[in-house]
Amino acid sequence: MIRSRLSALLSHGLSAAQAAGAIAATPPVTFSLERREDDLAHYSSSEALRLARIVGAPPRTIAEAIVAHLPPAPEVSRVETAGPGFINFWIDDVWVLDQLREIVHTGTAYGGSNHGEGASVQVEYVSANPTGPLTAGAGRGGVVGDALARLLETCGYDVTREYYVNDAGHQVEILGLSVYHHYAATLGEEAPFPADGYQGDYIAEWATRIARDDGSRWLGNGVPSNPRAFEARAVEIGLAEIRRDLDDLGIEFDVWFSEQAMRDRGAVEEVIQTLDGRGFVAERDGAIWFIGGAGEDDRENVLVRSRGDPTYFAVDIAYHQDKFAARGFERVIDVWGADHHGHVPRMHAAMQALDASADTARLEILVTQMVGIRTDGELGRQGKRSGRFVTLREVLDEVGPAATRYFFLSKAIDSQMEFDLELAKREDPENPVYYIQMAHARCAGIQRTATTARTADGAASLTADDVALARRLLAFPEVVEDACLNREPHRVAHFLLELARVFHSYYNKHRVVTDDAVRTARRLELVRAVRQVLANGLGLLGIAAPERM
RNA sequence: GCCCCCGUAGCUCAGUGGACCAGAGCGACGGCCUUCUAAGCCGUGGGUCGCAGGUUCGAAUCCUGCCGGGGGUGCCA
Repeated sequence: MIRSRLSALLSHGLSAAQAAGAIAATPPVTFSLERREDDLAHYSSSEALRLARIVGAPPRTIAEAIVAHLPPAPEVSRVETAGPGFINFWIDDVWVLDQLREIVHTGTAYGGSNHGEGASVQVEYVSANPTGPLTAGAGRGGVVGDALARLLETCGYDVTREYYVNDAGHQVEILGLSVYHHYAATLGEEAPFPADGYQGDYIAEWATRIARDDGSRWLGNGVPSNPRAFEARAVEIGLAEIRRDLDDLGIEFDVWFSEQAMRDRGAVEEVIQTLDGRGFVAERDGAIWFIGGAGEDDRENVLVRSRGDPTYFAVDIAYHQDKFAARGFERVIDVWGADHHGHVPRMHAAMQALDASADTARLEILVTQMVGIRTDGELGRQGKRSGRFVTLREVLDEVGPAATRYFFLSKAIDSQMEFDLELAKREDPENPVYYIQMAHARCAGIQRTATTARTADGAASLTADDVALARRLLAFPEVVEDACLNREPHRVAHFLLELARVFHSYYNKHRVVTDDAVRTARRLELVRAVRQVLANGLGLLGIAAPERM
């Protein structure tokens, strides 16, 4: 990685300058570098400006002293100080082109690292209630969680992908009664539709399906003959539809975690008892409350209702206790929708109560912002109970998996985004994702043209455009690392768009396959490397890299 | 009321302490197909970075207030 090489160089330079007495001693400094790729520099560090305050010397003087003591390095062709005290680097052309072989050789692993050192991480995402089809918003959480999991794996973490299935509790009861209402009707019986019941058309469809497959065996007196089993039947159908949507989006899970199964194990009672033992529980008004104390959330929240059943909060505490205590994940990342963000502080407070010594950073909760869906020019209110929402399926059918994934992954997760279905339909062929895929297909096309193998030996006259393209490829591992550490997959999407732009431009300006055997060989190596980086990057986003378009 | 997120080009969004960092895509306008895919390339136009203060050598980026949009604030999940 160029960035870390330069950082190390600067550290050496600083030490040497300090040993020579040119700069006052300081605590160890980590030099950050910014990739610029413009007329000013390839890479630049502003660390001397920050050092000025610590050292008590003008930044320019510090920068010059560091530069004067830099050890020689083959990758650096030029280094100079500029402006108020920037240290600017230019990367050596020959060195850059030499790295292409390494990229091609590393292949699909290029861009990865062992940063995670095998640490176990659980990423939990989607986890939508199986009470209806996935909404478009759930799709956002899905692709974000999926891309994060891919990034973490590439960076050397041991990743477990998990979907928490809310197959128990109040909303499942409501679901059961909602479906039963239609089920009974199909069989000529009458059953009340519950207050707050699910209104979507799909409820009737599910009921019809159950009546067709199971006959009248669920008919009871106004309620299902076996409510729990009937609910499970409805959940089964809901989950199957969810799985199909996720499948089409290329999202997979290692674990489908059942809330019901966890409850049946007595995990909820157990965790409440543990909290009680630590003095975080109080009883009032016939209910049992969590008193978080001096945590992030000083509000008190109900764990067990006065009618005796646990709240969603209590169950979720038990679930997270299971992640850490029972299954021993070193780190857990939850991807939640914006409508749950108020739940974040009390979840952290509860985790702290369970294990005060635990590093709170072990639980990261990422909140993806709302996806507003614009239909007929109007921002619609989304709600599963009301049955008024745009489904992920609709979006998938309109724009396809690649464009859907790219759309969600090209924006920072904390930006509220607007999805205009009509616009998405119209702009379909113009979607940037095809631009990136096209770049990959063009690489493949060039390789098809170059049928005979040529040797890459010998000096060839390559242009500054060749080198600039190659240098960009070397930034890929840096982008991957940043995207992973900051939990920002959209950085990869933007890098790919930029790379595709540079490549398309290059493609129009320069021919790869020509009579010049040596140059052709070198450019083919460049193209192979470009193709590899595009493929690896698209892979991280879960988007196909087609050979032809 | 209180809490969280957002406010950057006509639209959708990057950039969140650095010096051409005021950007990309789409849309608009004008060019380019006998050579590796025109799903492409080249060029033009377009923004007081919501507003007002403050901190800093330096602010779209940090702080405060205000305005606007969204979400949360339940013994729902």
